[in-house]
Amino acid sequence: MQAKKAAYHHGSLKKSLLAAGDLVLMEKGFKGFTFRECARRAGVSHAAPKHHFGDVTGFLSALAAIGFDRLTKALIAGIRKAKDLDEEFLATTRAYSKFAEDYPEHFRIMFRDDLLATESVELGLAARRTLTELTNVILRQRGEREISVGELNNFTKAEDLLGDIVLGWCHIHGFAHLKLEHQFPVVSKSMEKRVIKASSARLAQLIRRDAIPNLR
Amino acid sequence: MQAKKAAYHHGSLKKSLLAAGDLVLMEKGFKGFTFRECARRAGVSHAAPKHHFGDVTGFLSALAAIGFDRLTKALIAGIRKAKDLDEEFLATTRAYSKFAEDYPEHFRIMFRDDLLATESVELGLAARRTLTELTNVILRQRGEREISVGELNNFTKAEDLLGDIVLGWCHIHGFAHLKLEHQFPVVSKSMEKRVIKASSARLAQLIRRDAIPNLR
DNA sequence: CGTTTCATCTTTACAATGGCAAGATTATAG
DNA sequence: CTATAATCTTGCCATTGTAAAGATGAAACG
Repeated sequence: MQAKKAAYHHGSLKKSLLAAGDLVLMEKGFKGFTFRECARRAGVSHAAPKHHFGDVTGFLSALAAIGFDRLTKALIAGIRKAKDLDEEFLATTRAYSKFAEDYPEHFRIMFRDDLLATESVELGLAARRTLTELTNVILRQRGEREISVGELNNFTKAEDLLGDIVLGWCHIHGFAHLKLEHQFPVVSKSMEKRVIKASSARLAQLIRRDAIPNLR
Repeated sequence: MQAKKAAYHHGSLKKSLLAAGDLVLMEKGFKGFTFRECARRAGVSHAAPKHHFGDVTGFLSALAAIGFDRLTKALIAGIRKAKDLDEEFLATTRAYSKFAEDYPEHFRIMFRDDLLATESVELGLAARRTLTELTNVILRQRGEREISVGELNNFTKAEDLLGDIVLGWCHIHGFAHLKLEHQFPVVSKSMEKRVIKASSARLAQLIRRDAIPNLR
């Protein structure tokens, strides 16, 4: 009775609005992103979205959640292609960064605490699913068993694991963010590829080395 | 004749506007940041800023440049207190992250390629000064001589150095960004401190180990 | 089947914004 | 001292987010 009805007055407006917002974000960016523009595309009056999302913050949160889900999928798909642990960490870095390049505006709002409704359980869950995927990347590097979303809370309290997550995630996220916002010195594409490949490999080795001493 | 005059019509408006914008950014955040509000604070009409900054993009770029300069200073101050290479890398991480916490709205616009006038030489220079400082941190870790801003271009073309910069900067920036936007699992302050200290130390060791083999 | 109730959507209204254009003011140059 | 150009103001417009009140139709209930 609350969230997902099939058709009310004008069909499933919530879904239509999300689809519209998704498009506007990709086409016009955050600057051109407007409550009214989204309503227009969905073919409803400018005040219609209020009943479904409250204010812009709520709407952006829903779109950010979509972004996190997309990122999670991209990570899973990227990881699947990897053949060994070294390739997997690199694949994760690449998939994460590629997502940022493919959906720059989503990426930007996903990591904007001030623009989002942090109390949104939907958004919180989506973000946790992404973090779970990243945590599993680290766990596999360490040769430990994977976890599910539900177990995330317990696991991130283990100090040494959290340390590895910080090492891995900061590198992955920092690279994606700095690259997206064009902060790196301009170099050739091939050089950039080699650099990120080497960096990822070195970091993955560092994580594995401390976790499994007899590997080295 | 172009940029820094002492007093024209109503005094040094450009400086006043920058000071106002700086305050607005800190007090009301990016959401409450408004061309008109800044003009109001500077005591001029709403259209006055146009002659000095063109549009909002230009104004934000000037404020972002101020942010980079502040970050550069914070890094230098943090580094000065460090006693050895391990402490220095940790100090850099802490200073960078503290800057993000102290000036969250500046930090956010500084890394928003779409909101800034990327052609602004002022902004470009400020960003390069920051990057030079970070590069020097890496160079000291590697036991090599420091560089000046002018040398940055040549140095970042060395693939192995760029690799270390990516390794170091991504970690530092990723940590600051993810922490600012509250993406990490909530843990105790003391644990967080230990985690970032350990991570920084491990990464610094990695950078030093490959650069100076006889250290290990 | 008829009526009531309520979620959904529209209309109307308002204050605020960025940008533009035309005019006023004053510094600077010649 | 006059002319020119930079600096700033006023007035304007389309657009925005949000609120309030009205319209519409679905669903609940007798």
